[in-house]
Amino acid sequence: MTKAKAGARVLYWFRTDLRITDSPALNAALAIDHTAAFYPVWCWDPNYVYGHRVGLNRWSFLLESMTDLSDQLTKLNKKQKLHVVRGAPEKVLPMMWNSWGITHIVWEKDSNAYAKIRDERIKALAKDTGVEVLEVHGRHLFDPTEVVKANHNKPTMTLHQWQSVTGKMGGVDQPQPTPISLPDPGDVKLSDELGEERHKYEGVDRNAHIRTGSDTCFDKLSGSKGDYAVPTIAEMGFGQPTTSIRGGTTAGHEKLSNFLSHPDDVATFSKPRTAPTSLEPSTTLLSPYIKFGCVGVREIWWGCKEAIKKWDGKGGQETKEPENMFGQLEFRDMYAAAEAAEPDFERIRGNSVCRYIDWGLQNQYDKDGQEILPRPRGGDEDEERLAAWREGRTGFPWIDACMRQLKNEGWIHHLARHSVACFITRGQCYISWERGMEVFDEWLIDWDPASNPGNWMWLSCSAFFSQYYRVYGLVSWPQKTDKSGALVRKYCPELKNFSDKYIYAPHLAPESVQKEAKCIIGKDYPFPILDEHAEKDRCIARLKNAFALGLHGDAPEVLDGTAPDLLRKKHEETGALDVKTAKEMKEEKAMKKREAAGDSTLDGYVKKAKR
DNA sequence: GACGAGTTGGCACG
DNA sequence: CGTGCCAACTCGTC
Repeated sequence: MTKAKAGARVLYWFRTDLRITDSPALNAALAIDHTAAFYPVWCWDPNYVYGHRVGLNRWSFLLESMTDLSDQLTKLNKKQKLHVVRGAPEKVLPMMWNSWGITHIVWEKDSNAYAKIRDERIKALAKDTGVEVLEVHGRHLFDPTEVVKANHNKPTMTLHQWQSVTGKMGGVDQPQPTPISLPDPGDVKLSDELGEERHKYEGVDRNAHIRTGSDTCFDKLSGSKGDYAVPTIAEMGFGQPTTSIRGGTTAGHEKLSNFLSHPDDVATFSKPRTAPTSLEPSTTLLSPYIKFGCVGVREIWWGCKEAIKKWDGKGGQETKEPENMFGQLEFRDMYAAAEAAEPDFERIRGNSVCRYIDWGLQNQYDKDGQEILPRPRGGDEDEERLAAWREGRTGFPWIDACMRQLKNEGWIHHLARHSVACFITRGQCYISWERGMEVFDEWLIDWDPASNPGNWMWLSCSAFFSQYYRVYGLVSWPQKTDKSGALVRKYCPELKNFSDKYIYAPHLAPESVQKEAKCIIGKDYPFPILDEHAEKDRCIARLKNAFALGLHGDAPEVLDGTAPDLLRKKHEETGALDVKTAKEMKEEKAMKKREAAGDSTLDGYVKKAKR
């Protein structure tokens, strides 16, 4: 095929931006002069579909979002749609360039480590072919790579730091105008140069467990009907999703405008004061739409600003950063700018921002630094704890309800994420955040490669946060916002007959009460897998040692594999691994107190003098 | 070097 | 229901 002699032929590559609103990249593509053909394209990569363990709820949200986007494109031009080409981008993009005489390819910039490598490869291929690349930032409030540059090539590690760096970069841009028309696509036939080779994926099918039928999605580059239609979940051989969350830019904009139509809610939004126990989400639930780019961040930012301007001042005090809506978006940006500076952000080893802690079940590496896969089994106790956590059968109703909600809905409240993440890492189980992160990656619809590892490091006190002695109680924490245990009653129905007194700790109920509730602990619902308070104290003692050792993921001792032994020695010296029962510890504490009280003179005087 | 702040802790005490 | 302590982190500011 020959290239068009005159007129631009533009390929717009959708990836992180399933919308037509507030899109700097799409507008840049449409601003190219003398466009003779315009191709909106999605590359449906079998390597991704087979190689990444992703739950049904996220697959379905993505497909719905693609379908909705395609409809939006068709509304702008009846001849247009989202062209879903079934193949890896580095294979099918050059085919499109050649077959369709493409002169320009445009995409929204993605600063994620994996995406950066992929996009550099595409840029090199484009250069070889003579296709001009336009990479336009639009996914965040500020371009993370620019923030990193302005921060002396260092990751942003606190919100204040991010705020002070971006404070010198001008304000947040206004939302982009929505296009009112699209040029026609040209001929869409593809020369099938890849032949039979194109569908082969040599690795392991990581989604085999959710495949209920055969996968016909990749049989033809242009789909089964040859029309580049968005794949159906059945075509991928997958079953039906369980979530009630619907994908798409239309649904996302509905959520946003509903929220913005209550200016008092916008003005007084305070994340820490929203309830993780609420049956109906107590937050905006915009995150899945932000993740897939169904809604633009500038629309949210300026939408909130406008709403607050209209606010009559009633319904409470206006909240400030970081707990207000702007703070939430800023945190997302902070994580993105941290991730953009650290290629090993999703693991411990090599990760300069991540403190080294000798968690159980962390990634294992061979002498050459290659991750050993499949991962060797760890200690039976660790494996069993991880499995129980994942499957929502820890014997702690609050944790189990959250994990079951996560699997079922693909979403749990931010503070519920805190609670379950703290439990599996630094709170009680002392299991690597890498394992927890994987489960979130599989089940959360809104899983984001910067925010999620970032938050896992936060909660595990590996980075961003360090007050490891602040541990979420498994009973006391949910009781703060809901004494009645509504979420437990919904997701752990076997416990629903227990009174409020025992709903978060049914194992404390006398046998007669268990019988009356028709739920025997240890039979109908598991006995707790561990002693909450004893394990908490062991964790704190080990965290203390890890902090004293002061190693990070990029330390030589971590890279050469000697760090775990160094820490184990420290634990042995300090008795950090001793298992003490809660009863013993209570007695010990009481004794200390008696001693302190008996020591009548010095301490008392000092304390009084200080006051 | 001290001090206060940091998106969101638990617990005893009054 | 508010206050202060628990045992103590990092970071920026003074």
